[in-house]
Amino acid sequence: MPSALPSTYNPVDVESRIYQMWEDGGFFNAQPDQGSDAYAVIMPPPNVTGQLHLGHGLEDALTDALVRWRRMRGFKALWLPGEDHAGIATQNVIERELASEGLSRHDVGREEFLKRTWEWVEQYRGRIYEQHRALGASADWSRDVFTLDPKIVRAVRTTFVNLYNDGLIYKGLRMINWCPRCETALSDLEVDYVEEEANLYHIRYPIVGEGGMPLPDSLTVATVRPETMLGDTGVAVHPEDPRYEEKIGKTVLLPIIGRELPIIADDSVKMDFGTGALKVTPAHDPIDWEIGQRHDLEAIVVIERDASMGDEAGPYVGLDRLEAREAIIRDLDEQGFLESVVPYTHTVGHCSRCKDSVEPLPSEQWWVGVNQEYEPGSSLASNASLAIRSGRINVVPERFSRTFLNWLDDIRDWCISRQLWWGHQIPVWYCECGEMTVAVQDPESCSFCGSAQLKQDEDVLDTWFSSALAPHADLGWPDDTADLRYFYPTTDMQMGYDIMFFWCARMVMLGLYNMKSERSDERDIPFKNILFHGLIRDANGEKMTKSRGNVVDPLISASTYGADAFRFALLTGSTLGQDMKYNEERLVAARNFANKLWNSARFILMNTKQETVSPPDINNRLGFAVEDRWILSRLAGLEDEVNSLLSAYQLGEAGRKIHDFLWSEFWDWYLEMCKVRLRADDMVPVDILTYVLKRALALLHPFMPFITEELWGYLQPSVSGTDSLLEPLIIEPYPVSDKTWIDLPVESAMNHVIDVNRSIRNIRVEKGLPAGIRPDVFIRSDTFRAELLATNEATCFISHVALSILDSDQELPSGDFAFARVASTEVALALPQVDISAERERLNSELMDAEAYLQKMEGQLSNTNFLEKAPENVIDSMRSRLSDAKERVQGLRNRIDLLE
RNA sequence: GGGCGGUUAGCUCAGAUGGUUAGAGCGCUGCGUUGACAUCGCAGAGGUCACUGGUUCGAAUCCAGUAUCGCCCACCA
Repeated sequence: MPSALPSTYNPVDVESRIYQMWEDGGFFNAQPDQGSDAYAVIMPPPNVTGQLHLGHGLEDALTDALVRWRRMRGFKALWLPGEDHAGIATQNVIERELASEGLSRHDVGREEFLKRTWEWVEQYRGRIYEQHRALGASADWSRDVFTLDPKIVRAVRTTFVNLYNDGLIYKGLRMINWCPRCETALSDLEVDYVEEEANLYHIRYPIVGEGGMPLPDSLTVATVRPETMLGDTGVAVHPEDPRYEEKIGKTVLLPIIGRELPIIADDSVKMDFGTGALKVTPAHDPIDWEIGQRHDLEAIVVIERDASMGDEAGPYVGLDRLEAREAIIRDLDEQGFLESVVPYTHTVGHCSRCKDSVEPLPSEQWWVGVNQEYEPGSSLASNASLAIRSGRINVVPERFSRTFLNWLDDIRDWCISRQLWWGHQIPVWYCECGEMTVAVQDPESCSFCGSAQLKQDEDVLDTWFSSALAPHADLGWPDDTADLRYFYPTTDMQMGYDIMFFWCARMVMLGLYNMKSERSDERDIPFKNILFHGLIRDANGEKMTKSRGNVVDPLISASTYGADAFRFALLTGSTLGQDMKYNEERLVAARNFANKLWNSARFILMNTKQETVSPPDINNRLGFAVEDRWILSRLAGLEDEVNSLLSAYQLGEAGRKIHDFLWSEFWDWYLEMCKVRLRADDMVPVDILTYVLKRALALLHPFMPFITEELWGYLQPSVSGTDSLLEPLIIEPYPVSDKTWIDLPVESAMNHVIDVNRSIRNIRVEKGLPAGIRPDVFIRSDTFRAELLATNEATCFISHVALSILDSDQELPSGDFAFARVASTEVALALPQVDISAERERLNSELMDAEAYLQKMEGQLSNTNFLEKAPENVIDSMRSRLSDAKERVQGLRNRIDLLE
């Protein structure tokens, strides 16, 4: 009912109703169908206790556009959603909640802690659904996966067991990043390095004589962490350092503690840093750990896991590490060991979750040996690298593949155990007999001695270990399911470039490993295309974080401007891979676009009246008006372009193209030109207006699903031959260009008609003619006379003139007229009176412009190199521009001469 | 120390495979309510595409370098 359409589009009225209709229709649900092509994309699972932010909004807009496009193109399009248990992040949330009650997790115990966490999960999971829905995400909710679902647990355990059996997972004592606040080990990726102002302390270590008597000689080391000296077990110098050559092999006395330390030679020591002598603390520094390994030095732990000084810390036991630092410096100074203190800037690792500074500690943890070969010549890392290099996985934008490969080149083993409670508990059971059982199913008894006294490893796995399995695990692996056979490898994967290493790289590594049985068919990759989008920053370009308080809630934006406007603004506001600033003005513009679309549909429906409409028939093409053929030609071109842009993942450009077509061609010109015909009860424009609008709605649907679906519903009943089923737009075939409509001559003719109208309007405004005046206008044209004649009435209507098209042998009238030239067409607009000098000035300025352009064209076309080497079509178009320019210049000169 | 990206109109940004007189939105100037839309219309102003050199008939686009801002990676204590 057209009359029911209000004059302003109100998104809140339609969005939830439309979404409900889609869901009730089961359109999001994709099932394997051998008769159709599969399209699959896995949703990056948001943290279950978080809420969606603008980044998720962008991801939904991006993915939903791709999914809807494919669905409309006839693919069985599966968008598989999920949520991530997000180990540390979630555990921190619950711990904070406990803390507000004055409790720690240890007070409530593991079982109760997990129970409370699950309660949160249930609560927040629902909220996340609602957020996605509000944005219009056409995900298959019936398949929603949580990373702690039993089927994922089985996939995780199976992966762990297989990797273990292949020797790719091992338990080992290594230097790790320890977060004292979160009380867990972290992987290298979870440590953020921040530059900090500190001091470099130069400390004198006396050299010990043969009989243990201190000699006057000494060796000075430099350190920013004097508290670690309590754990020193050596001093290292470069083997070729002339200053220390003779001291290698001697012994120094560790101040305060009095332990004797060997002076060793190691290549890794930089001669030009500090004093060239490095105190070696294997237990508290990664480099020192390696030196210690090479030289068989003892690792003495002096800093405990809670960041306090431990039993080996001598007089400083129990102090916090920073308190200890001050005390030690004071003591060293008093005892004359502190040589100097110089200000120094260095980087310190911080926990990416809680921001506390991490401690390097030796610790026994579980590791994935990413460089370990599991087949001759192939490791997890090398296979991942090969998949990218060979192009089997296509990276968009391409430049990110380099970042990806550089990272894989010197990747180190992945620490996967976390001393947390929330997560996948490691499937390893320890027996009193000292053996361990690694199994998918909880074992009844020890596989070595048969004892039933088993104790499961208390640690859980890094969250990313389970997310890394998403593409195959979500589809049913380790079972050989129909979904897995049909939808794997998934087609597209999408994420912010900030989680390229965390997630993308690990998905590739573990996907290739778990699906290696499919390698012969090249079906082992987790996805064929990986798209990296940029990050959304606030209006000042700052990263949005809770602590800065500049986070924008996508739902507030979407409810203020409409989900469609939100999506359209994000998609067209930037380019894939490029960061963007959040810009409210863009949302307003997109909202206005939606409103304009709404009103154009309202106009068309008002004119449809009770009639039915039929799509234009290509066989009658020559029976259509110039503007009809023009808009149909432009539409066909647009359809072609949009499909090819979408194929190349140029979503923003595709959206902008549709926007520009609608606004500056369909609405500004075609629709306006139709009005005069509609007043004369010509019904042909109704057919074409409806047809173009419908095709445009379909083109736009992946970008603005709600309003297009809503308008589609209004348009359907008026189209003839649709008394059968009214199919919703979501499953309408995506427009594919019928190129026979493309008519380049008519396009250039219409461009000319438009230019003539612009020129007329320009004169009107310049001469200050009131809107109510309809001046006489005379036009003489050789090249486009027929088209100008055909669009005569439209021009009269849209430019408010009384138009006469002269024959080419007729003279333009003289007297009180303003003149203009559009290429070869002359325009004379009658004025009450003409100010000759103003007119001369105006024409002269136009002439100068025309002459400059003419000169440029002449220069180009007199260049023999250009004529020899440029392609034919470029030369042709240049020639036609030259002849237009010549005519224009000549015409303007004539006009100026005629002025008295 | 490596690597990547940005630098285009006052502001925010597009310009995929080099070829119209370089575009959009917002802002600005002037006019305008002719029943789709003032969340609108019309007409304008506004850019030596950061800089220097090169390749090419032709460069915002490709190459080399410079400046500047930003990001990522890296064990200089």
